[in-house]
Amino acid sequence: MQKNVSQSVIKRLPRYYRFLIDLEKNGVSRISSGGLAQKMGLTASQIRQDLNCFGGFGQQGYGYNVPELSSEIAEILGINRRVGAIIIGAGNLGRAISTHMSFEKLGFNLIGIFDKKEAITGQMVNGLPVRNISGLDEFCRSYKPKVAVLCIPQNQAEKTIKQLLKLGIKGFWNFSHYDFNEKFSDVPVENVHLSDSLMTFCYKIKENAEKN
Amino acid sequence: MQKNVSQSVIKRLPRYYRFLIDLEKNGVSRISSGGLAQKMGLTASQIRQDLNCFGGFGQQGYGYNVPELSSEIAEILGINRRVGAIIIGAGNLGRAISTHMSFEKLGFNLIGIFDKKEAITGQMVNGLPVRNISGLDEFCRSYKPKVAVLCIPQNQAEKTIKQLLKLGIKGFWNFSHYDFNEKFSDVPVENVHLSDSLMTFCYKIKENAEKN
DNA sequence: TAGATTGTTAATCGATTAACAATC
DNA sequence: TAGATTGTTAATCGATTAACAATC
Repeated sequence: MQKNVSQSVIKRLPRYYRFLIDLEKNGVSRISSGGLAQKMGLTASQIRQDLNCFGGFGQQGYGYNVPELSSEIAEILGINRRVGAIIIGAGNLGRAISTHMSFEKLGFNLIGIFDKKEAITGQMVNGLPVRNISGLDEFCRSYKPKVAVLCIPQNQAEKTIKQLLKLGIKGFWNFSHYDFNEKFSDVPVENVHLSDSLMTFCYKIKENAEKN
Repeated sequence: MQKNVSQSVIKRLPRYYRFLIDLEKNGVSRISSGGLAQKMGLTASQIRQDLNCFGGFGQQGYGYNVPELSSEIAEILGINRRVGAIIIGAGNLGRAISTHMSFEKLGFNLIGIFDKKEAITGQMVNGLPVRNISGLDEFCRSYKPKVAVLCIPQNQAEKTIKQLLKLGIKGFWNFSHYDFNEKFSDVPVENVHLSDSLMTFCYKIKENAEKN
């Protein structure tokens, strides 16, 4: 069924999902590749190609059933699960991520938050106590989280990553400036480089200003 | 000088910048495309192609001068400026962005934070008072911010965007789930879709688990 | 049945990689 | 000068778009 799926396709899946859920909420039960293409600013061809990487979800002469398709994509993404996750770093960013994200709706179960600062140990964040990083080993042996969200400074990243890998962590949602590429190129990582995004934004603004 | 620069190239610029600054900090004054390629996990060819979109910064037989190149890229990105920025939404995410990001080092000057909640009006966040959204018009007329960071829920986005456009805002760093594509396709936007990223991460984890 | 729209193959386009002459 | 490495052109690869037969 599943052909070789390119990174480009995978990156588009969450967006498809978002639009389909939105349609579903608005009571739309049926949509054609052309209709969805228009809404999303893509070509109908691309949508059909993308979806056909995973199977024939449509019907000739009819289009796609919205709830069916959205649930297929949820399945493909694997978000109907509850993979155990911990956040490392309970600074501004770590705390915001923990309260702002719907981990449970997106495939994860947030079970712990850690920081090295003694002062904030015990503080409650989104119903979870901030634990001291010194208890990380024991916690992992007991609760076996599978992934970690890195909200720590770059200079602490490498040491922490090594420790987490030893403790059975299988992937990283990386908000730090650390680049896994150099030393851990085979570990599954999804990077969120906010600084890069802000710089790209800066470029876009500048370009647009010069254009007009 | 500047050829048609593709999105792919632009997206890579901040990463080049990051690595070059890092090299600079470590006292490296000179690097070849091959050396940088190895560090970054790219091909030397790609690096030379990318940089040559903007000019010939290297020297045959020598390579690139690190501080010179990093400052060239800073120039290209436009981060040596101070474009006035405001944050809309002082929830967890808005507050984290305001304290966590080095706006001043990345081309911006954060001059205001707004929220519609009366209760938090006046609270200090990173040295700035949270202002009530009711004062947005007056603030913009006085201080003329050029860009806005959207940290508000999707359902308030459209109305707010329209208002901000009228007030002279020229671009959006968008953390909301709102999709500019449908109604504001010509406005400069840099999206940070954290949920999309988390879903992509979910897929990667699943893929990797199945592979092993 | 006729119309609509898919799944899929073929054509096009763009981005990446390879090659090499130019030159420091 | 000889060696190294760029800038740039050509070749390859992959992703997007177009086209159309299959079929609901």
